[in-house]
Amino acid sequence: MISHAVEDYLKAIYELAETTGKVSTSALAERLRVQPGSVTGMLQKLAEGQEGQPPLVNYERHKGVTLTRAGRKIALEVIRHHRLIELYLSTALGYDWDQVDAEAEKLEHVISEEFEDRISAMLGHPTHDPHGDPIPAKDGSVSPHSQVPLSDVDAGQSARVARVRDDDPALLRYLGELGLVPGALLTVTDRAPFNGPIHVRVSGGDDAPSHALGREVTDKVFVDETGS
Amino acid sequence: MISHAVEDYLKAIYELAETTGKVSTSALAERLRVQPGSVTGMLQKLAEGQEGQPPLVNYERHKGVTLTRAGRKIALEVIRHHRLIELYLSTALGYDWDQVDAEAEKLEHVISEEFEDRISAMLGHPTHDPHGDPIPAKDGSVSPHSQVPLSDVDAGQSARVARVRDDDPALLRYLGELGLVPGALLTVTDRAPFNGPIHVRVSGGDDAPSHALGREVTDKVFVDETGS
DNA sequence: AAATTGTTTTAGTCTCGGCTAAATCGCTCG
DNA sequence: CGAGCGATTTAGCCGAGACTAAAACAATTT
Ligand SMILES: [Mn+2]
Ligand SMILES: [Mn+2]
Ligand SMILES: [Mn+2]
Ligand SMILES: [Mn+2]
Repeated sequence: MISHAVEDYLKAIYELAETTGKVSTSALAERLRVQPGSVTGMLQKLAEGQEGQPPLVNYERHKGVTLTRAGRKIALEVIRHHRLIELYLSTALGYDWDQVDAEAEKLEHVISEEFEDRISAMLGHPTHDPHGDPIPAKDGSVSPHSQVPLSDVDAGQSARVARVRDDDPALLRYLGELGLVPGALLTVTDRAPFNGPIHVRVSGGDDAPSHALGREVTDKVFVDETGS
Repeated sequence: MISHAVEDYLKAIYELAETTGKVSTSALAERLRVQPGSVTGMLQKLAEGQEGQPPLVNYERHKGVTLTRAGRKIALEVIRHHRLIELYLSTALGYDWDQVDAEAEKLEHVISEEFEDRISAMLGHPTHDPHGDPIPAKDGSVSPHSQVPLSDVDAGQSARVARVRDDDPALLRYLGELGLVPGALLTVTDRAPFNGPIHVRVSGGDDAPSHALGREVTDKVFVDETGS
């Protein structure tokens, strides 16, 4: 049986690899809020593989860690749980989108296949969570993460919000107020020089107000460009 | 922080006390599927009380265990979670009533106050779970368990099903097929002598078929008598 | 090339909650 | 009353998964 702790390690490795490429001991330690020594210990165990079971990670001292096929399978199952639960909480139970992550973090480890299937069906087998992250399918396929940050959109361009980083509830509340949620249309009306604020008008008519957003915000909003 | 294990011990003590009066080490061991020695160890710890916190049980070697006020409070919170979740799963997600217990057993330990409040509101602040067990209120009040077993109903009497023991999925499925669910009206049409089977007609018209039920079944169905 | 610095690993310890096997307790029955 | 027996407790152990402090390593800077 796979413990909650192991599930969280595998998920963290997957997600760090996806956003940062390399996965270091210290990055894992920080994300899991655990001391580096604890991470090393766990990685050694995961790389060993439980009696009979295949190892869950590839690990060589001082060289970072990657998931094996078996490890990735588990990571994707947990992530599927997490994102389905997030969407369910927000859709079916009326949670705010900045509160779903904490709850999903615990529920993801305990729900049954049955529960997973029922909420997935109830939601119409959705493909994306409330923050725009793709929900892995049961067969392990995942649609690609949207990669273009709002920071890279030129003045005059229009784009559709595809995804926002979901790790900061305060930021999520702010984005929610602005209407910068996945699916929203926006136009970059102006860009101040020297990496200054980016002015963005959110959907609605041309008379909608435009907001000046700092780098810290625009780095965490990802869009699909839709032309000028 | 209170661990899942401790929550399960407190819940088990509460429920055993409710149905059996006395709570012995071996009864706990059996119910929690753990060796007696493990139970003794845990009871000693619970009776100690964590640094600063009050003890959760009263325990004297060889004399059984009871909950303290603090212990009962926690037990009731967990039971409230359990029963709300059971009802939610069956009402909102379409679970069969024989499958809700296993899922609730895990979810009860991880849901937040927020989750509890939302599902309670969504269900209209219900007072009973799908098996007829009372859902403790947030203030810790619990309506009394229905105590009259169907085994004790005389021939000719009518009664309403109030509660069924929820620990055996196979029995639950059988009762479900018969329509012997909380709220159902029944009439005992006949009782065979020498503790023989009890013949029961379930609600509907007088032409509804009557079923012969053995002791094992009638001991696990509790009713409110409604006269002849 | 050596020294410094930051990262990672090792070594040793702790708590939790199980386990088994052996001792002890308390009760009943001859 | 004492033997026997079932229930309970003790004693010693284990694995998970954390922690701290010290050692080792890798990457940089001098
Ligand atoms: Mn988690
Ligand atoms: Mn998310
Ligand atoms: Mn439980
Ligand atoms: Mn129940």
